[in-house]
Amino acid sequence: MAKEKDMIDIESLDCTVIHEETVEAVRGKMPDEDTLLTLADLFKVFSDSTRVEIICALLNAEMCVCDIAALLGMSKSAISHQLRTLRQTRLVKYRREGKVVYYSLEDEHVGTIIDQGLVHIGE
Amino acid sequence: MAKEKDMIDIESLDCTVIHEETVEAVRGKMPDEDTLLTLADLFKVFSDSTRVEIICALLNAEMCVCDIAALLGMSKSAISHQLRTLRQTRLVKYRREGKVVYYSLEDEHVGTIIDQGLVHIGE
DNA sequence: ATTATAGTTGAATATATATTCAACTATAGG
DNA sequence: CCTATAGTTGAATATATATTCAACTATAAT
Repeated sequence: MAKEKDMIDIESLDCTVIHEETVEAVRGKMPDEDTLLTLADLFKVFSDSTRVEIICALLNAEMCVCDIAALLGMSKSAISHQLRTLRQTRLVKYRREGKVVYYSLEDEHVGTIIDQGLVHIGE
Repeated sequence: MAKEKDMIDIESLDCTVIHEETVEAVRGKMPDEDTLLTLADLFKVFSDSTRVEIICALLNAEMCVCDIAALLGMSKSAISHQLRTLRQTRLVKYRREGKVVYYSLEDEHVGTIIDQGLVHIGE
């Protein structure tokens, strides 16, 4: 069974395939649908400046929610919501010590991606 | 004159600074506000699967709008709007040849960032 | 000049999402 | 048990943005 995209009637599109060979050659080299969605979702995590700020902070030290909130000048709630996103995408891990929950980065890939971005914008 | 964030009255926040030394040490190592925003904006470009698909396509060949639209099964208009975003962030360049406009990647950084993402998601 | 095709663009719509707010849980200490 | 503090969470709101639609420009061909 073909994927949905392949089933779209080419006649219904408002365009002609001008270079059919190029299109077919490229189609063969494209990552599959799932990979593309996962990839976009990964970058989506880095697309909010609050989350980037949290990640940059955690690159330097393990921190608790209150400290991150104070550092960024934001509410505990806002920070906690963003930390949940970072938890769900496995970018951070945490440990509880009494009432305090300490967050840190899951691995170094995270730093690599940030660094690559910094290189691109020339910082 | 201090930056806005530093001017927020710490008393007004709903949290205490539990580890003041950590917070101050990390604050000294944070990229500045502008850099963080620019960085988030860069990743925002990669956070949409249509744009990632376009970028992946252009990693393999220079393509015109119609061909990209046919490859992704989307309208010329939708593709053109996304190409504008990619143009504005200097990720793609283009050249016109008669009625046809050919798009290609501006440089290889783009591929590096995609690759880094692929490594992270384990593809 | 007229027609056709490639591409662009602004407005509208639909959807996603960041922050706030209020209520909640978890743990520590008296 | 009662209170205080750290943190979480669901709903509401506000904002951002992806796609569609219709109208437009640019180029080529007759």
